[in-house]
Amino acid sequence: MSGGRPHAVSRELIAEAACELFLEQGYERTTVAHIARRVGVSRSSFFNYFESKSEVFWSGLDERIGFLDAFLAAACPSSQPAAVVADAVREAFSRFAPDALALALVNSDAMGIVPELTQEMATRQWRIATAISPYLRRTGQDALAAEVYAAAYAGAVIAALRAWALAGAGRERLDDLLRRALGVLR
Amino acid sequence: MSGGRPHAVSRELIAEAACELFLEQGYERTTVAHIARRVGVSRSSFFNYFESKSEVFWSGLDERIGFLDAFLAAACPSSQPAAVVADAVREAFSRFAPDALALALVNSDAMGIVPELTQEMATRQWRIATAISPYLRRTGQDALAAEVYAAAYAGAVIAALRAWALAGAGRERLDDLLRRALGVLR
DNA sequence: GCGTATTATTGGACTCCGTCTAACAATACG
DNA sequence: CGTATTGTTAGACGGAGTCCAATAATACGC
Repeated sequence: MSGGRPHAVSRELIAEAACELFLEQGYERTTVAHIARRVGVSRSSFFNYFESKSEVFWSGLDERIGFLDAFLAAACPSSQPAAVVADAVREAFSRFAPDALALALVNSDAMGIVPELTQEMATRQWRIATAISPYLRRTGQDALAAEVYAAAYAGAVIAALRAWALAGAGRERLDDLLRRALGVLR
Repeated sequence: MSGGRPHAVSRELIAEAACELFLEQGYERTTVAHIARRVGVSRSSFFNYFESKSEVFWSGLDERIGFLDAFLAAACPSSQPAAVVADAVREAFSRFAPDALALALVNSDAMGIVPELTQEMATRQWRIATAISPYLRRTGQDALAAEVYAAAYAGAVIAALRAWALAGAGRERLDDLLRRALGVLR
């Protein structure tokens, strides 16, 4: 079944090299060509592994968001929607491991990526809300209310994530932070 | 005091032409050069009026966000922070007039801008939250709680705005929608 | 060992965005 | 009529992201 030329690199290798360069000379000044050269691969290959330069930071989180989305899409409407959502969120994101994103959040100044980071962070917050809102509506909530609550949950996730990364990304405490952030909404 | 060459066009003229083209052939397929040519001006001039192609949609809303930010930055901490924020939000956004953005929200499919729109919309939601959160912290709220509530308020604004635009952007009802959306948070 | 199907890598050409700069045009004012 | 001011313009430039055809490295059947 399986044949074909083997991979010369991996997403992880590329992400590592990219982060090094971002730290050394900043995000803007680092071109995709730089990253590729550092890993010893062509520019084209970079785009075989990542859709864009910024995606280097986001594949881990995006995976978790995808998980949350699938989970809630399959969940049955409950009379305790808040609890279902909170559990799903904790299930999805407490497994989030320190990666390029955590590094970027801590070193955003050195990398000179504050604007990019907020932009992309905002997009992820939106996606989290978009994963939650349909479930709330299925539990019978008003459309407007569902969107507002979903935004609140998403805000809680992102706030927890940021606090966790900025505190050093010790593995244990993300779940605690998520609990605290979600606890605000009760 | 005043001299110099007069303006050949205006932001409004450019935005109008841009929206026409977006409707005709979609956002992606419309280049900045197209827009400039349609208004009878050079590509360089487009960038004298707008920082980017996408900014065409957002100048109106960004102005309102700037107002909210300034207003809350100057507001005194109150024992009723929720009321202060809600009033500030209504004050800032109920004056929002139908513009390119409303058009884009309604015709997002024809323009083929769903991804761009959500991305940029998310960024604005983030900015609204960023305007609100510092005020909540000044009223003594925990950092995490402030971020969560700010995200909720921002979500309410954006949800109201979308509902308003999608319903046809009749002027009167935006304030109603804002009241309803903000009312969810009490 | 030898062809073959499969999969990855590669270089290069391409479009477009956004930046920059130096030259040029149109106005007000003295 | 000269000068300062402000806007417009063409053009070059670098980087992101797309696309494609050519090529390289593997597994497998023979």
